[in-house]
Amino acid sequence: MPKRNVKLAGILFEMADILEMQGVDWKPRAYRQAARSLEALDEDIAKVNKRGGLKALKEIPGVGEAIAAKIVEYLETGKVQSHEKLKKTMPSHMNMLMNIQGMGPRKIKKLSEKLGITSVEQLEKAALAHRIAKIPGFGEKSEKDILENIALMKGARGRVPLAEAEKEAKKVIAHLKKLKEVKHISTAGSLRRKRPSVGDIDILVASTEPQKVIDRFTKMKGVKKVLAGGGTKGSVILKSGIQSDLRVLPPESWGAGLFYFTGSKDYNIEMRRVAIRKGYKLNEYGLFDKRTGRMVAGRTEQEICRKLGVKYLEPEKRER
DNA sequence: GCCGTTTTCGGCCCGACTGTTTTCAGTCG
Repeated sequence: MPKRNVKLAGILFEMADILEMQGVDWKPRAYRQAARSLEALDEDIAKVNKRGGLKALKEIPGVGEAIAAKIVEYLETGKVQSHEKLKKTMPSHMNMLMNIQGMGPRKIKKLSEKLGITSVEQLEKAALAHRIAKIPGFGEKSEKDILENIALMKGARGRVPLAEAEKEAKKVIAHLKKLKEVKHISTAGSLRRKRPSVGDIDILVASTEPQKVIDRFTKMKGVKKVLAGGGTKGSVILKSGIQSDLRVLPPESWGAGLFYFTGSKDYNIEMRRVAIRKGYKLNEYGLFDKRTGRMVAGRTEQEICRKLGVKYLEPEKRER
């Protein structure tokens, strides 16, 4: 993976983040798509340009007229003007706010407009002074959550090594398995894809009694904080500081759920596109015929792949 | 901003959950 490509991808990702904070629609998605393509490209982007110019650049998925021009600009000057301009619209530490659980581009935008908040410290102060609850769309609970989530971020583990996550996951699975309502149980996400480090522990369960499983999960003794506990999914921070998400599905959707929640995200998007092209709709509950709405696959991952006409890949190989 | 097996315009993956709301916006994965 050429270094130059990674650098350029970084610029595009940053542009996407800033645009998103400014409330711009769709462009961020486009920039991210192009950035991901660049990262996945084996050939040095400078070589691509030398070989075929704009035409060759535009053959990269997600790269069109405008982004191709930015790539050329970067190769010639080492910078992208529109990127420099965007950076000036935002204090450099503002993107730290995105690291707080529950804080997204829209809320950050609103708080920066109404209260001039551009840093975690300012956010914390405003919450303590009860200035947040007065903003429309926020309330008392938002204020409390913000403070809790800032504390959580400060003590956060970040990504943990695979082996440690696997050990923690085993404990959770052993605990949930005791419930007779649990028909199937497995890890999902990056843990199942055996990434060297994982950000959270995803657990998937097939059951006809989801509420019982969720309750058992959020009330485990290894839980430090419950982030969410609804009818089909739960989310907690474990005492070890690792986040764990649980999703419960009906048994007939087991394969579809496993497929969906194992990812990777890019692989999912690709598979959805394949589904759409073939007249299907794919979600975590199954593969459906778009016209009749009937489910055509879902019990196993292999069954879904067969219907989609794609090769079944081991989870480790689903990076893109 | 990108893209095309209903397309060069008008979509863009999609469902769950929460808090703040009286029907929805924002976030997350």
